[in-house]
Amino acid sequence: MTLQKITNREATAETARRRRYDDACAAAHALDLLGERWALLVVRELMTGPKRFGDLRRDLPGISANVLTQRLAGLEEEGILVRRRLPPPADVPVYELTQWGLEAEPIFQALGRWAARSPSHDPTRPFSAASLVLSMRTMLDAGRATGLDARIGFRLGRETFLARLVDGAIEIAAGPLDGADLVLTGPPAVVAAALYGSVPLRDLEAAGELRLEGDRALADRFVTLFPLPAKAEKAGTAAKRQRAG
Amino acid sequence: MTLQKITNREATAETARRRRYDDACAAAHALDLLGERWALLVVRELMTGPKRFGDLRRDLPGISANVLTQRLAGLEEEGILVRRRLPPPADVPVYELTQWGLEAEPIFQALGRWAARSPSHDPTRPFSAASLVLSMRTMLDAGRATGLDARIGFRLGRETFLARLVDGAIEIAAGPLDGADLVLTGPPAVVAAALYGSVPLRDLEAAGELRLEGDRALADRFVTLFPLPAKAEKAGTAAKRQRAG
DNA sequence: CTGTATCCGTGTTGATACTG
DNA sequence: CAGTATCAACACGGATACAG
Repeated sequence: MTLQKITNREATAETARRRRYDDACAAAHALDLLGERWALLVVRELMTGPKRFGDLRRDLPGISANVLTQRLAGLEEEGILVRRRLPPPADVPVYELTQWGLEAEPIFQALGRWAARSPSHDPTRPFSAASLVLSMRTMLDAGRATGLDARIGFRLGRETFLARLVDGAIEIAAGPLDGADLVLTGPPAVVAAALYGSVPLRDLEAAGELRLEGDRALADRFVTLFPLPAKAEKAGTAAKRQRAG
Repeated sequence: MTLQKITNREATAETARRRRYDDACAAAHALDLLGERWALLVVRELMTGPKRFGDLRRDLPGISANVLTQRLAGLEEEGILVRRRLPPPADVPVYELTQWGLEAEPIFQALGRWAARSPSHDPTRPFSAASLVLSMRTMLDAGRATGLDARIGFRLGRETFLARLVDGAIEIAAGPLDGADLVLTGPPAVVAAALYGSVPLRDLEAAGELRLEGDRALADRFVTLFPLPAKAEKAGTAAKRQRAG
Protein backbone atom coordinates (compact mmCIF):
# COMPACT_ATOMS: atom_id res chain seq x y z
CA MET A 1 0.00 0.00 0.00
CA THR A 2 2.82 2.37 0.80
CA LEU A 3 4.57 1.31 -2.36
CA GLN A 4 1.37 1.98 -4.24
CA LYS A 5 1.19 5.47 -2.78
CA ILE A 6 4.78 6.20 -3.66
CA THR A 7 4.44 5.11 -7.27
CA ASN A 8 1.21 7.09 -7.54
CA ARG A 9 2.90 10.19 -6.25
CA GLU A 10 5.78 9.77 -8.64
CA ALA A 11 3.39 9.19 -11.48
CA THR A 12 1.37 12.31 -10.74
CA ALA A 13 4.49 14.41 -10.24
CA GLU A 14 5.72 13.21 -13.59
CA THR A 15 2.48 14.03 -15.37
CA ALA A 16 2.26 17.35 -13.59
CA ARG A 17 5.59 18.20 -15.16
CA ARG A 18 4.41 16.95 -18.52
CA ARG A 19 1.23 18.99 -18.31
CA ARG A 20 3.16 22.20 -17.89
CA TYR A 21 3.67 24.24 -20.98
CA ASP A 22 7.25 23.95 -22.10
CA ASP A 23 7.39 27.68 -22.75
CA ALA A 24 9.51 30.51 -21.42
CA CYS A 25 6.72 33.05 -21.93
CA ALA A 26 5.73 34.46 -18.56
CA ALA A 27 2.06 34.33 -19.47
CA ALA A 28 2.41 30.63 -20.20
CA HIS A 29 4.05 30.20 -16.83
CA ALA A 30 1.10 31.97 -15.25
CA LEU A 31 -1.05 29.27 -16.78
CA ASP A 32 1.21 26.64 -15.27
CA LEU A 33 0.48 28.21 -11.91
CA LEU A 34 -3.17 29.17 -12.27
CA GLY A 35 -4.40 27.39 -15.36
CA GLU A 36 -5.77 24.25 -13.79
CA ARG A 37 -9.49 24.07 -13.51
CA TRP A 38 -10.83 25.94 -10.46
CA ALA A 39 -7.43 27.38 -9.48
CA LEU A 40 -8.16 30.92 -10.57
CA LEU A 41 -11.59 30.90 -8.99
CA VAL A 42 -10.14 29.75 -5.69
CA VAL A 43 -7.78 32.71 -5.85
CA ARG A 44 -10.68 34.98 -6.72
CA GLU A 45 -12.62 33.92 -3.66
CA LEU A 46 -9.62 34.71 -1.48
CA MET A 47 -9.03 38.16 -2.97
CA THR A 48 -11.37 39.74 -0.42
CA GLY A 49 -9.71 38.09 2.55
CA PRO A 50 -8.98 34.75 4.21
CA LYS A 51 -11.62 32.04 4.08
CA ARG A 52 -12.26 28.66 5.56
CA PHE A 53 -12.46 25.43 3.60
CA GLY A 54 -16.22 25.31 3.98
CA ASP A 55 -16.63 28.91 2.83
CA LEU A 56 -14.74 28.13 -0.34
CA ARG A 57 -16.89 25.08 -0.99
CA ARG A 58 -20.03 27.13 -0.57
CA ASP A 59 -18.83 30.01 -2.72
CA LEU A 60 -17.60 27.81 -5.56
CA PRO A 61 -20.70 25.97 -6.70
CA GLY A 62 -19.67 22.72 -8.32
CA ILE A 63 -16.21 22.21 -6.88
CA SER A 64 -15.71 18.94 -5.03
CA ALA A 65 -13.89 18.60 -1.73
CA ASN A 66 -10.95 16.65 -3.07
CA VAL A 67 -10.40 19.01 -6.00
CA LEU A 68 -10.47 21.94 -3.61
CA THR A 69 -7.94 20.18 -1.42
CA GLN A 70 -5.65 19.61 -4.40
CA ARG A 71 -5.88 23.19 -5.62
CA LEU A 72 -5.21 24.63 -2.20
CA ALA A 73 -2.18 22.39 -1.80
CA GLY A 74 -0.84 23.34 -5.22
CA LEU A 75 -1.39 27.05 -4.73
CA GLU A 76 0.27 26.89 -1.33
CA GLU A 77 3.27 25.07 -2.78
CA GLU A 78 3.70 27.78 -5.39
CA GLY A 79 3.60 30.50 -2.75
CA ILE A 80 0.30 31.97 -3.89
CA LEU A 81 -1.55 31.29 -0.67
CA VAL A 82 -0.85 30.22 2.89
CA ARG A 83 -2.75 27.89 5.14
CA ARG A 84 -2.74 29.13 8.66
CA ARG A 85 -4.68 28.96 11.85
CA LEU A 86 -6.62 31.92 13.16
CA PRO A 87 -5.40 32.92 16.64
CA PRO A 88 -7.48 31.72 19.61
CA PRO A 89 -10.24 31.79 20.53
CA ALA A 90 -11.22 31.23 16.86
CA ASP A 91 -8.45 28.69 16.33
CA VAL A 92 -9.70 27.48 12.95
CA PRO A 93 -7.73 26.87 9.75
CA VAL A 94 -8.05 29.48 7.03
CA TYR A 95 -6.50 30.05 3.61
CA GLU A 96 -5.04 33.42 2.83
CA LEU A 97 -3.36 34.85 -0.24
CA THR A 98 0.25 35.90 0.05
CA GLN A 99 1.24 39.37 -1.04
CA TRP A 100 2.14 37.96 -4.43
CA GLY A 101 -1.20 36.17 -4.62
CA LEU A 102 -3.00 39.43 -3.92
CA GLU A 103 -1.11 41.00 -6.78
CA ALA A 104 -2.96 38.71 -9.17
CA GLU A 105 -5.92 41.06 -9.10
CA PRO A 106 -5.07 42.74 -12.43
CA ILE A 107 -5.49 39.32 -14.02
CA PHE A 108 -9.13 39.25 -12.95
CA GLN A 109 -9.62 42.78 -14.13
CA ALA A 110 -8.22 42.01 -17.57
CA LEU A 111 -10.22 38.79 -17.85
CA GLY A 112 -13.41 40.45 -16.62
CA ARG A 113 -13.15 43.52 -18.83
CA TRP A 114 -12.55 41.38 -21.86
CA ALA A 115 -15.22 38.78 -21.15
CA ALA A 116 -17.83 41.43 -20.39
CA ARG A 117 -17.91 41.93 -24.16
CA SER A 118 -18.60 38.26 -24.85
CA PRO A 119 -21.82 37.61 -26.75
CA SER A 120 -22.29 34.36 -24.85
CA HIS A 121 -21.94 35.74 -21.35
CA ASP A 122 -24.86 34.75 -19.16
CA PRO A 123 -25.07 36.94 -16.05
CA THR A 124 -28.03 35.03 -14.58
CA ARG A 125 -25.80 32.56 -12.75
CA PRO A 126 -24.67 32.31 -9.16
CA PHE A 127 -22.59 35.32 -8.19
CA SER A 128 -20.29 35.37 -5.21
CA ALA A 129 -19.62 38.33 -2.97
CA ALA A 130 -15.96 38.28 -3.97
CA SER A 131 -16.92 38.49 -7.65
CA LEU A 132 -19.12 41.48 -6.97
CA VAL A 133 -16.39 43.30 -5.09
CA LEU A 134 -13.79 42.62 -7.77
CA SER A 135 -16.21 43.60 -10.52
CA MET A 136 -16.88 46.96 -8.89
CA ARG A 137 -13.16 47.63 -8.63
CA THR A 138 -12.83 46.67 -12.27
CA MET A 139 -15.77 48.39 -13.89
CA LEU A 140 -15.95 51.71 -12.06
CA ASP A 141 -15.95 54.54 -14.59
CA ALA A 142 -13.53 57.08 -13.14
CA GLY A 143 -15.07 59.87 -15.19
CA ARG A 144 -18.57 59.30 -13.87
CA ALA A 145 -17.34 59.03 -10.31
CA THR A 146 -15.27 62.22 -10.17
CA GLY A 147 -16.32 64.59 -7.46
CA LEU A 148 -18.14 61.87 -5.57
CA ASP A 149 -17.01 61.37 -2.00
CA ALA A 150 -19.03 58.73 -0.18
CA ARG A 151 -19.00 55.58 1.88
CA ILE A 152 -21.26 52.77 0.84
CA GLY A 153 -21.75 49.61 2.86
CA PHE A 154 -22.76 46.20 1.57
CA ARG A 155 -24.30 43.38 3.51
CA LEU A 156 -23.85 40.36 1.25
CA GLY A 157 -24.88 37.19 3.02
CA ARG A 158 -22.68 36.76 6.08
CA GLU A 159 -20.07 39.30 5.02
CA THR A 160 -20.01 43.07 5.06
CA PHE A 161 -17.91 45.35 2.86
CA LEU A 162 -17.30 49.04 2.98
CA ALA A 163 -16.61 50.98 -0.21
CA ARG A 164 -15.02 54.41 -0.16
CA LEU A 165 -15.47 56.52 -3.24
CA VAL A 166 -12.92 59.29 -3.48
CA ASP A 167 -12.06 61.30 -6.57
CA GLY A 168 -13.05 58.85 -9.21
CA ALA A 169 -11.52 55.88 -7.44
CA ILE A 170 -13.09 53.14 -5.39
CA GLU A 171 -11.66 51.24 -2.47
CA ILE A 172 -13.56 48.26 -1.10
CA ALA A 173 -12.64 46.01 1.75
CA ALA A 174 -14.37 43.58 4.05
CA GLY A 175 -15.05 45.20 7.37
CA PRO A 176 -17.54 47.02 9.56
CA LEU A 177 -19.97 49.49 8.04
CA ASP A 178 -19.09 52.38 10.35
CA GLY A 179 -19.85 55.77 8.90
CA ALA A 180 -21.54 54.51 5.76
CA ASP A 181 -23.73 57.05 3.99
CA LEU A 182 -25.69 54.23 2.43
CA VAL A 183 -26.02 50.51 3.07
CA LEU A 184 -27.22 47.96 0.53
CA THR A 185 -28.39 44.60 1.82
CA GLY A 186 -29.10 41.64 -0.43
CA PRO A 187 -27.58 38.75 -2.37
CA PRO A 188 -24.63 39.66 -4.61
CA ALA A 189 -26.61 38.75 -7.72
CA VAL A 190 -29.28 41.28 -6.86
CA VAL A 191 -26.79 44.07 -6.29
CA ALA A 192 -25.24 43.10 -9.62
CA ALA A 193 -28.64 43.34 -11.30
CA ALA A 194 -28.86 46.93 -10.10
CA LEU A 195 -25.31 47.85 -11.13
CA TYR A 196 -25.01 45.99 -14.40
CA GLY A 197 -28.50 44.84 -15.35
CA SER A 198 -30.12 48.27 -15.25
CA VAL A 199 -32.81 46.92 -12.97
CA PRO A 200 -34.29 49.92 -11.10
CA LEU A 201 -33.48 50.00 -7.42
CA ARG A 202 -37.09 50.53 -6.39
CA ASP A 203 -38.16 47.43 -8.31
CA LEU A 204 -35.64 45.33 -6.42
CA GLU A 205 -36.69 46.97 -3.19
CA ALA A 206 -40.37 46.41 -3.91
CA ALA A 207 -39.66 42.77 -4.63
CA GLY A 208 -38.05 42.53 -1.22
CA GLU A 209 -34.75 41.39 -2.70
CA LEU A 210 -32.74 44.46 -1.77
CA ARG A 211 -32.80 46.78 1.21
CA LEU A 212 -31.56 50.37 1.12
CA GLU A 213 -30.68 52.33 4.21
CA GLY A 214 -29.41 55.90 4.15
CA ASP A 215 -28.86 58.29 1.26
CA ARG A 216 -31.17 57.14 -1.54
CA ALA A 217 -30.05 59.84 -3.98
CA LEU A 218 -26.53 58.51 -3.54
CA ALA A 219 -27.82 55.03 -4.37
CA ASP A 220 -29.41 56.31 -7.57
CA ARG A 221 -26.15 57.84 -8.65
CA PHE A 222 -24.03 54.92 -7.49
CA VAL A 223 -25.76 52.43 -9.79
CA THR A 224 -24.81 54.54 -12.81
CA LEU A 225 -21.08 54.36 -12.17
CA PHE A 226 -20.43 50.94 -13.71
CA PRO A 227 -21.13 51.04 -17.45
CA LEU A 228 -20.69 47.84 -19.41
CA PRO A 229 -18.72 47.79 -22.66
CA ALA A 230 -20.53 47.01 -25.92
CA LYS A 231 -20.86 43.38 -26.84
CA ALA A 232 -18.53 42.02 -29.50
CA GLU A 233 -20.13 40.89 -32.73
CA LYS A 234 -21.67 37.47 -32.62
CA ALA A 235 -19.70 34.63 -34.13
CA GLY A 236 -20.22 34.57 -37.85
CA THR A 237 -21.02 38.24 -38.22
CA ALA A 238 -17.41 39.27 -38.35
CA ALA A 239 -16.64 36.43 -40.75
CA LYS A 240 -19.47 37.48 -43.04
CA ARG A 241 -18.23 41.03 -43.07
CA GLN A 242 -14.74 39.86 -43.92
CA ARG A 243 -16.04 37.79 -46.81
CA ALA A 244 -18.28 40.61 -47.99
CA GLY A 245 -15.49 43.19 -47.68
CA MET B 1 -21.50 5.11 -37.70
CA THR B 2 -23.48 8.28 -38.23
CA LEU B 3 -25.53 7.44 -35.18
CA GLN B 4 -22.30 6.94 -33.28
CA LYS B 5 -21.07 10.33 -34.36
CA ILE B 6 -24.30 12.01 -33.38
CA THR B 7 -24.40 10.50 -29.92
CA ASN B 8 -20.74 11.37 -29.47
CA ARG B 9 -21.40 14.95 -30.42
CA GLU B 10 -24.33 15.14 -28.04
CA ALA B 11 -22.26 13.61 -25.29
CA THR B 12 -19.41 16.07 -25.74
CA ALA B 13 -21.78 19.02 -25.97
CA GLU B 14 -23.37 17.89 -22.72
CA THR B 15 -20.06 17.61 -20.91
CA ALA B 16 -18.83 20.85 -22.41
CA ARG B 17 -21.79 22.48 -20.73
CA ARG B 18 -21.03 20.65 -17.51
CA ARG B 19 -17.39 21.70 -17.60
CA ARG B 20 -18.28 25.36 -17.77
CA TYR B 21 -18.23 27.20 -14.52
CA ASP B 22 -21.75 27.89 -13.37
CA ASP B 23 -20.78 31.42 -12.45
CA ALA B 24 -21.96 34.86 -13.53
CA CYS B 25 -18.55 36.42 -12.85
CA ALA B 26 -17.15 37.77 -16.10
CA ALA B 27 -13.68 36.49 -15.24
CA ALA B 28 -15.11 33.00 -14.82
CA HIS B 29 -16.76 33.37 -18.20
CA ALA B 30 -13.40 34.33 -19.66
CA LEU B 31 -12.15 31.00 -18.38
CA ASP B 32 -15.07 29.27 -20.08
CA LEU B 33 -13.87 30.85 -23.31
CA LEU B 34 -10.09 30.67 -22.91
CA GLY B 35 -9.49 28.35 -19.97
CA GLU B 36 -9.09 25.09 -21.82
CA ARG B 37 -5.59 23.86 -22.18
CA TRP B 38 -3.71 25.55 -25.07
CA ALA B 39 -6.53 27.96 -25.89
CA LEU B 40 -4.80 31.03 -24.52
CA LEU B 41 -1.51 30.14 -26.16
CA VAL B 42 -3.21 29.75 -29.52
CA VAL B 43 -4.59 33.25 -29.09
CA ARG B 44 -1.16 34.49 -28.07
CA GLU B 45 0.40 33.16 -31.25
CA LEU B 46 -2.21 34.97 -33.31
CA MET B 47 -1.76 38.30 -31.53
CA THR B 48 0.94 39.32 -33.99
CA GLY B 49 -1.10 38.48 -37.06
CA PRO B 50 -2.76 35.64 -38.98
CA LYS B 51 -1.04 32.28 -39.10
CA ARG B 52 -1.44 28.97 -40.84
CA PHE B 53 -2.22 25.68 -39.14
CA GLY B 54 1.34 24.50 -39.56
CA ASP B 55 2.79 27.72 -38.18
CA LEU B 56 0.73 27.29 -35.03
CA ARG B 57 1.88 23.72 -34.64
CA ARG B 58 5.49 24.78 -34.96
CA ASP B 59 5.18 27.71 -32.60
CA LEU B 60 3.35 25.75 -29.91
CA PRO B 61 5.77 22.99 -28.97
CA GLY B 62 3.81 20.11 -27.54
CA ILE B 63 0.37 20.73 -28.98
CA SER B 64 -1.09 17.89 -31.01
CA ALA B 65 -2.90 18.33 -34.29
CA ASN B 66 -6.31 17.25 -33.04
CA VAL B 67 -6.15 19.46 -29.98
CA LEU B 68 -5.19 22.39 -32.18
CA THR B 69 -8.13 21.61 -34.46
CA GLN B 70 -10.52 21.52 -31.50
CA ARG B 71 -9.25 24.77 -30.05
CA LEU B 72 -9.41 26.60 -33.35
CA ALA B 73 -12.97 25.39 -33.86
CA GLY B 74 -14.00 26.42 -30.37
CA LEU B 75 -12.37 29.83 -30.58
CA GLU B 76 -13.97 30.44 -33.95
CA GLU B 77 -17.39 29.47 -32.63
CA GLU B 78 -17.02 31.96 -29.79
CA GLY B 79 -16.09 34.74 -32.19
CA ILE B 80 -12.51 35.07 -30.98
CA LEU B 81 -10.92 34.15 -34.29
CA VAL B 82 -11.89 33.61 -37.89
CA ARG B 83 -10.75 31.03 -40.36
CA ARG B 84 -10.38 32.48 -43.79
CA ARG B 85 -8.54 31.99 -47.01
CA LEU B 86 -5.80 34.34 -48.11
CA PRO B 87 -6.65 35.91 -51.49
CA PRO B 88 -5.00 34.42 -54.58
CA PRO B 89 -2.36 33.74 -55.54
CA ALA B 90 -1.60 32.63 -51.95
CA ASP B 91 -5.00 31.01 -51.55
CA VAL B 92 -4.18 29.19 -48.29
CA PRO B 93 -6.27 28.94 -45.11
CA VAL B 94 -5.20 31.12 -42.20
CA TYR B 95 -6.53 31.85 -38.74
CA GLU B 96 -6.94 35.43 -37.66
CA LEU B 97 -8.14 37.04 -34.45
CA THR B 98 -11.28 39.13 -34.60
CA GLN B 99 -11.20 42.64 -33.20
CA TRP B 100 -12.50 41.27 -29.91
CA GLY B 101 -9.86 38.58 -29.92
CA LEU B 102 -7.16 41.21 -30.38
CA GLU B 103 -8.53 43.02 -27.37
CA ALA B 104 -7.46 40.08 -25.21
CA GLU B 105 -3.94 41.45 -25.12
CA PRO B 106 -4.30 43.02 -21.65
CA ILE B 107 -4.92 39.51 -20.34
CA PHE B 108 -1.45 38.48 -21.48
CA GLN B 109 0.04 41.59 -20.00
CA ALA B 110 -1.57 40.98 -16.62
CA LEU B 111 -0.60 37.31 -16.64
CA GLY B 112 2.94 38.06 -17.76
CA ARG B 113 3.58 40.86 -15.31
CA TRP B 114 2.33 38.74 -12.46
CA ALA B 115 4.13 35.54 -13.41
CA ALA B 116 7.41 37.38 -13.98
CA ARG B 117 7.59 37.50 -10.18
CA SER B 118 7.17 33.75 -9.82
CA PRO B 119 10.03 32.02 -8.01
CA SER B 120 9.54 28.95 -10.18
CA HIS B 121 9.66 30.68 -13.56
CA ASP B 122 12.20 29.08 -15.85
CA PRO B 123 13.10 31.36 -18.77
CA THR B 124 15.36 28.78 -20.42
CA ARG B 125 12.52 27.22 -22.43
CA PRO B 126 11.42 27.62 -26.02
CA PHE B 127 10.31 31.17 -26.72
CA SER B 128 8.14 32.14 -29.66
CA ALA B 129 8.41 35.34 -31.67
CA ALA B 130 4.89 36.30 -30.61
CA SER B 131 5.83 35.90 -26.95
CA LEU B 132 8.82 38.16 -27.41
CA VAL B 133 6.77 40.86 -29.10
CA LEU B 134 4.05 40.74 -26.44
CA SER B 135 6.63 40.75 -23.67
CA MET B 136 8.29 43.88 -25.03
CA ARG B 137 4.94 45.64 -25.17
CA THR B 138 4.29 44.51 -21.62
CA MET B 139 7.59 45.16 -19.91
CA LEU B 140 8.78 48.41 -21.47
CA ASP B 141 9.57 50.89 -18.75
CA ALA B 142 8.04 54.14 -19.95
CA GLY B 143 10.31 56.18 -17.70
CA ARG B 144 13.50 54.70 -19.10
CA ALA B 145 12.28 55.10 -22.65
CA THR B 146 11.24 58.74 -22.52
CA GLY B 147 12.97 60.91 -25.04
CA LEU B 148 13.93 57.95 -27.16
CA ASP B 149 12.75 58.08 -30.74
CA ALA B 150 13.91 55.15 -32.81
CA ARG B 151 12.96 52.32 -35.12
CA ILE B 152 14.28 48.88 -34.34
CA GLY B 153 13.84 45.90 -36.59
CA PHE B 154 13.78 42.26 -35.60
CA ARG B 155 14.44 39.26 -37.78
CA LEU B 156 13.10 36.32 -35.76
CA GLY B 157 13.16 33.16 -37.80
CA ARG B 158 10.96 33.63 -40.85
CA GLU B 159 9.22 36.73 -39.56
CA THR B 160 10.27 40.35 -39.29
CA PHE B 161 8.92 42.96 -36.89
CA LEU B 162 9.43 46.68 -36.71
CA ALA B 163 9.31 48.48 -33.36
CA ARG B 164 8.80 52.22 -33.13
CA LEU B 165 9.84 53.84 -29.89
CA VAL B 166 8.19 57.21 -29.38
CA ASP B 167 7.94 59.14 -26.14
CA GLY B 168 8.11 56.29 -23.70
CA ALA B 169 5.81 54.07 -25.69
CA ILE B 170 6.52 51.15 -27.99
CA GLU B 171 4.63 50.00 -31.02
CA ILE B 172 5.58 46.73 -32.64
CA ALA B 173 4.06 45.07 -35.65
CA ALA B 174 4.99 42.44 -38.15
CA GLY B 175 6.18 44.03 -41.35
CA PRO B 176 9.10 45.20 -43.42
CA LEU B 177 12.16 46.72 -41.78
CA ASP B 178 12.18 49.90 -43.82
CA GLY B 179 13.86 52.79 -42.09
CA ALA B 180 15.12 50.83 -39.10
CA ASP B 181 17.94 52.47 -37.18
CA LEU B 182 18.97 49.09 -35.87
CA VAL B 183 18.19 45.49 -36.82
CA LEU B 184 18.55 42.51 -34.50
CA THR B 185 18.69 39.06 -36.06
CA GLY B 186 18.47 35.85 -34.06
CA PRO B 187 16.16 33.41 -32.32
CA PRO B 188 13.57 34.98 -29.99
CA ALA B 189 15.16 33.26 -26.98
CA VAL B 190 18.49 34.96 -27.67
CA VAL B 191 16.93 38.40 -27.98
CA ALA B 192 15.12 37.65 -24.72
CA ALA B 193 18.42 36.75 -23.08
CA ALA B 194 19.70 40.20 -23.98
CA LEU B 195 16.58 42.05 -22.84
CA TYR B 196 15.70 40.09 -19.71
CA GLY B 197 18.67 37.91 -18.91
CA SER B 198 21.25 40.69 -18.76
CA VAL B 199 23.46 38.80 -21.18
CA PRO B 200 25.78 41.34 -22.83
CA LEU B 201 25.05 41.96 -26.48
CA ARG B 202 28.66 41.49 -27.52
CA ASP B 203 28.76 38.06 -25.88
CA LEU B 204 25.74 36.95 -27.89
CA GLU B 205 27.28 38.47 -30.99
CA ALA B 206 30.62 36.80 -30.37
CA ALA B 207 28.86 33.46 -29.93
CA GLY B 208 27.28 33.98 -33.32
CA GLU B 209 23.78 33.77 -31.88
CA LEU B 210 22.78 37.35 -32.55
CA ARG B 211 23.54 39.78 -35.33
CA LEU B 212 23.43 43.56 -34.94
CA GLU B 213 23.19 45.94 -37.86
CA GLY B 214 23.04 49.69 -37.49
CA ASP B 215 23.18 51.90 -34.43
CA ARG B 216 25.03 49.92 -31.75
CA ALA B 217 24.71 52.62 -29.10
CA LEU B 218 20.96 52.43 -29.58
CA ALA B 219 21.17 48.68 -29.04
CA ASP B 220 23.03 49.15 -25.78
CA ARG B 221 20.34 51.50 -24.53
CA PHE B 222 17.48 49.43 -25.88
CA VAL B 223 18.37 46.38 -23.81
CA THR B 224 18.06 48.42 -20.61
CA LEU B 225 14.45 49.41 -21.22
CA PHE B 226 12.80 46.21 -19.94
CA PRO B 227 13.46 45.79 -16.21
CA LEU B 228 12.05 42.71 -14.51
CA PRO B 229 10.12 42.98 -11.24
CA ALA B 230 11.56 41.44 -8.08
CA LYS B 231 10.80 37.80 -7.44
CA ALA B 232 8.15 36.96 -4.88
CA GLU B 233 9.31 35.12 -1.77
CA LYS B 234 9.76 31.41 -2.21
CA ALA B 235 6.99 29.16 -1.00
CA GLY B 236 7.41 28.56 2.72
CA THR B 237 9.28 31.77 3.44
CA ALA B 238 6.12 33.80 3.71
CA ALA B 239 4.50 31.10 5.80
CA LYS B 240 7.46 31.01 8.15
CA ARG B 241 7.37 34.75 8.54
CA GLN B 242 3.68 34.63 9.30
CA ARG B 243 4.22 32.00 11.97
CA ALA B 244 7.17 33.87 13.40
CA GLY B 245 5.33 37.20 13.36
C1' DC C 1 -0.07 20.94 -46.27
C1' DT C 2 -4.25 20.68 -43.60
C1' DG C 3 -6.39 18.56 -41.12
C1' DT C 4 -9.33 13.90 -39.35
C1' DA C 5 -9.74 9.28 -37.13
C1' DT C 6 -8.45 6.31 -33.65
C1' DC C 7 -6.42 4.36 -29.63
C1' DC C 8 -4.96 4.76 -24.99
C1' DG C 9 -3.28 6.69 -20.62
C1' DT C 10 -4.76 9.64 -17.07
C1' DG C 11 -6.69 13.69 -14.75
C1' DT C 12 -11.03 15.43 -13.26
C1' DT C 13 -15.21 14.85 -11.31
C1' DG C 14 -18.77 13.42 -8.21
C1' DA C 15 -20.23 10.10 -4.80
C1' DT C 16 -19.63 7.76 -0.77
C1' DA C 17 -17.57 6.75 3.26
C1' DC C 18 -14.66 7.67 6.88
C1' DT C 19 -11.40 10.12 10.38
C1' DG C 20 -10.31 13.58 13.90
C1' DC D 1 -16.36 21.35 10.63
C1' DA D 2 -12.31 20.05 7.83
C1' DG D 3 -10.72 17.38 5.38
C1' DT D 4 -8.81 12.32 3.46
C1' DA D 5 -9.56 7.85 0.98
C1' DT D 6 -11.33 5.25 -2.52
C1' DC D 7 -13.78 4.34 -6.67
C1' DA D 8 -16.16 4.54 -11.19
C1' DA D 9 -17.29 7.20 -15.29
C1' DC D 10 -15.67 9.74 -18.70
C1' DA D 11 -13.79 13.17 -21.45
C1' DC D 12 -9.51 15.18 -22.41
C1' DG D 13 -4.81 15.30 -24.09
C1' DG D 14 -1.15 13.06 -26.73
C1' DA D 15 0.71 10.03 -30.34
C1' DT D 16 0.24 7.85 -34.46
C1' DA D 17 -1.62 6.84 -38.68
C1' DC D 18 -4.17 8.24 -42.35
C1' DA D 19 -6.99 11.05 -45.89
C1' DG D 20 -8.18 15.06 -49.13
